[in-house]
Formats: sequence, C-alpha cells, structure tokens
Amino acid sequence: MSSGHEAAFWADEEADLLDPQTPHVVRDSKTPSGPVPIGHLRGPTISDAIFRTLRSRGVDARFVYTIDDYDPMDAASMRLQAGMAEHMGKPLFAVPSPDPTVAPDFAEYHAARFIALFAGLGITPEFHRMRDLYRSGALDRQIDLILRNAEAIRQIHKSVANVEHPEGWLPISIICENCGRIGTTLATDYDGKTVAYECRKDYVEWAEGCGHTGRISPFKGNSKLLWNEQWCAQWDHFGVTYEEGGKDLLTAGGSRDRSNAIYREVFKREPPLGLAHEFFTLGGKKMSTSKGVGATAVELASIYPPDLTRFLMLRTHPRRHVEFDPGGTTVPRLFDDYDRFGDAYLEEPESDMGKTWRLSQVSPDPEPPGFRVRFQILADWLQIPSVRPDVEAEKRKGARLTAAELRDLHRRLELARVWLDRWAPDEAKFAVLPTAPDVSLSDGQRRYLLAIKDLIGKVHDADEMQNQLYEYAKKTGLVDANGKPSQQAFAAIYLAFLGRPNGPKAGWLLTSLDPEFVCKRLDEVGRPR
RNA sequence: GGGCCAGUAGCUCAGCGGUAGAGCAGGAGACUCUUAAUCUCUUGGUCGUGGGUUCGAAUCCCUCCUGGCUCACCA
Repeated sequence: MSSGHEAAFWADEEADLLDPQTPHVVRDSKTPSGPVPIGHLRGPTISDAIFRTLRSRGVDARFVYTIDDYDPMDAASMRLQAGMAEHMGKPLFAVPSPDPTVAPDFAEYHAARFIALFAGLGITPEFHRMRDLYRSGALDRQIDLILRNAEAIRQIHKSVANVEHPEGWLPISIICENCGRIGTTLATDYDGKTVAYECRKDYVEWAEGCGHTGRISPFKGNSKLLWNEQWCAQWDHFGVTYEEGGKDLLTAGGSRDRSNAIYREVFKREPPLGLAHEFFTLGGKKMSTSKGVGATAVELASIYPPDLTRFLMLRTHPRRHVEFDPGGTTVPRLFDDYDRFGDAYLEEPESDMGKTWRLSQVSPDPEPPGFRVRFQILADWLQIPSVRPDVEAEKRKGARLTAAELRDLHRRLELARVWLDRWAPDEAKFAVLPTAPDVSLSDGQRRYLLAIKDLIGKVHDADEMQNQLYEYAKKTGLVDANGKPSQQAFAAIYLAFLGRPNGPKAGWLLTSLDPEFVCKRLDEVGRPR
C-alpha cells in the first residue's frame, strides 16, 4: 500500500529488508545472571514485533532465543555476597541457586524468571539453553571450524577492533577439570581432537584460577566459545537472518562488527541484518538497577498491564532513546497515549499508530479495543468512597460492560491504586482534612455552608445531592451575573473539606462522608466570624 | 578518539521535500450541575547554528554548537 517512497512503519521497514520467499530466523539472547532491568525488555519486544510482522506477512519465520548459561559468573556485585566468591569464574549453570526450591542452579533460577516474564508479555520464542547446545555436540562442527581458523580470527580481532590476543590463542574457554572454572582458562594448540589449556590465577580480574594445566577435547560441552565466536556458531547453527541489538553491541568497531567479519571470513556466510536500538534513560542517565536508578522489569511488569509494557517498548522508534521516569504523571500520560493509539487502530488499523497498538497486545491477533475509561478519571473515582467504578463505568458507557471491558477496567484500577500510592503528584490527590482548615470565606459562602446542612443525612443519592447543592446556591444568592450558581458555592465546599478550591463532584463527596462529621465541619467553617 | 540519538509552542512529542501540527497546560464559551468529562473556539513557535541542493527544506547534504548514550576489557 505504501509507494516505496513514503516513510514506512519501522517494523515494516525491517521486514522489508528480508526476502519473503525464504525462511527466516530472528534471534535474541540473554545471559541469566540476575534480574532483568526494564530497559532490557526493549530488545526482546522489538524482536517479537518484527517476528510477528514477518509472520503476519505469511513469511516462514522462527524466533529463537538462547539462554547463555555457559557464560562465566563475572558480576562484580556477586563477589561481595556471602559464599559467592568461590564461584566467581564458574559457568552460570554450575553456580548454586539462590533458591533451590525454585530452580536447581543459578542460571536456571534467573532464566526461569525471565522466561515467565516474557511469557506474561506475549513473547514466546523457542528457548535454547547453551548447556544443551554444547553438551549435545550441536555446535561441535562450528567449534572445529573456529579452532582451525583461530589465527585468522585473531587477526580480525586485531584489525577490526584493535584487540590483540597472544599468539597461539584460541577463541575458546575450557571448563577446568580441577576447579570447574571457565572464565580463567587460556586454551592453545588445537590438534584437531584436543586442546591444551591452563587455568591461570590472574587471567581475569574478577576470578582466580587454580593453576591446573591439562589437555582435553573441546567438544561435547567441555568448552565454550568466546563471545564473538559463539555468536557466529549460533548464527550458523540456527541459520539466523535477523538479529537486532542494543547500540552497545552494534557500534562501529564493536562486538557485532567483529562477529560479522569473522562470520564472513570463516563461515563464508552473510551475517544477519538487524537494527541497533537505543536505551532507556532516566533523567538523561542510563538506567541501572545496581545504582538504584530505574526499575527492574519484573517490578514494572508486575505493576503495569502487559500491553502497556509492550506499548512503552514499541511506541518509540527503536533507534530513539526513551526517557522513562516511572514516577510523576508518566503512567496517566502513557495510558492516554495508549488509548489514542487504540482509537487509531479502530479508525485505521494499518496506520503506524494502529499497527503499534496491535503489536502492543499480548495476543498477535487481538480483539479491537472496547469501551475504556480514562486512567485519570479512575484515579479520581478511587478517591471517593461512594463511587463504585463498575457501576459508574456502565453509566458512562450507557450499557453493560463486556467481559473484556470489565477486565480492562479492573487492570486500570489496580494500576491507578498503585499510582496514587507511589507516584501521583499532590495535585492529583485529594484527601478530606481531619480538622477544619483555616480558610477565608465570604459571608455568602459561610451562609451557604450552613444552609446545606439541611441536606446532610437526608439526601443520600449523589446526583440528587448535586442538584440540591445547585438549588441551594440559588436560594442563598450565590449566583453570578447571569443568575447561575457561582463557582463560589462549590469552592466553599471544597475549601471546607479539602482545603483547596476544587475537587471531585461535590455530590459524591458529601454523600460519601459520615453525616455527623459533615454537619460538624459545615458548622465550624460556616459560622460567622 | 570511533559510533549512535536528541535539540520543533510553557511541557511531552508527531511531522521527515510542498503554505508550521497534536495532546496536556493557559485563555474564552456551551451543556440548568464547581472540579472532571464532553463539545466549540482561542493564545502561543524566525522548527539549535551557519552554509548548500531545490521553484520550494523542520524535512535532503555539509559545518558547527549543546545535551545524552555507547564502544575502544569481558560478555
């Protein structure tokens, strides 16, 4: 439908790069070494969106996700934890689980958590654990190829990234037969069947080797390819054609450049395409859970509805950074935006906004959005005890809510409660003051407050109360030039109870409170000075 | 030093070759009902700078400035 000169939706642009006649494999991966920071959700969500786009075009596509549980434990934060120091440098699958009742080892513990997290967001790729790939020998052919070309690879590291490895270096880590560490070993001398290795005390800063030397086969799980080479091996094994990534990797002279060069040179294949996505920042700073800046993905995803989380990841073009502050008015604005995109989907599903909305849904083939109540309104409702959101929403819609609409309403209410509690600015909150505030009112306003005492305890319906308040304003003479009730009347009520000149619908407010309390307050504030 | 991103109305951003846009905020008004909602109208910008290409540029090219991220160890 687009002529080719028009700017296309980003997911379409990416999909356009791939030949629809051939099968495609979209890949992503993660090292299971800790909780997922919120920003790290962007990659998988983008990959999923592109995967879905390919699928919806009828392209033969797979979405492969590898769990890098053969990586060495190198997290600096872990070293300080009790009992963890001795495990530094070991492969993650060999590090003890933080909670053995949940998962048998460290890697699986964290993997299980992000797999569940992804599933909740509708991201359900084929998961492959590196331990299975290595141990089964699935990558042995690639390992052999890489080891035979070690010298060429060493040269590529040198020319592309200016990284110089020692002569005789092999791009592989052996699991030390003596101490079980993988991050501390240097391998050399591949003879086609075995390699020599040494577990060095000071090979890396973050772990200490045992000094063992030996000779062993690098196959069937005894070793792990180094990062760049492992990347190539997986591309080759799965036939990966598309892999996006963070800009930390996809930068000139960066990791991906090195892997691309190796893949072309050694594997004689064209590396996958893939865009580089920008990061989430908070106050201009990169989010970092270790520095206490930002939130973990599980935390946010447990609070936000999944489609809102996806929307947050997808509404901004991947190449642009997202300034994300979970506090303040972010949530209501995000939800307003989300609803606008939902409306766009109803009007024109093929618009960029419509597509973004569809890709934000957990289901790849979603129902169109139904009746929704604006988030900000729900936050107000929650602060007025007499309002029953289900009933109020039905009044608004003028019909019963469907099951899906009711579910959506309740998810919004849940988030609104959290928002009011944690993030809402004071302007968004109102609370009935426990004691009469010291506010200055006109004589007319005081008379009005005393007059409406008649209604308290007698009128129980909020709408009727609202009408009566209006009538009493007229009776009391609090009218403007046109004979209509002046704002002064209602302002008096808000000032008396909330200490500010505005608030929720006055009828709601007054019928929500204990009549005795209301009368007392009206007396206190309304009595002549 | 290399790479990437951003700089458009008070705020958040969209627009990415054809007479400057939206939402919110601000102002005025309508609905007998303050606030909110809904609707109508409205204020507000020399589109970071300087060049270039073009009949025409916020939009393409180059320079520079500002802010931010990122790589140059490992993964």
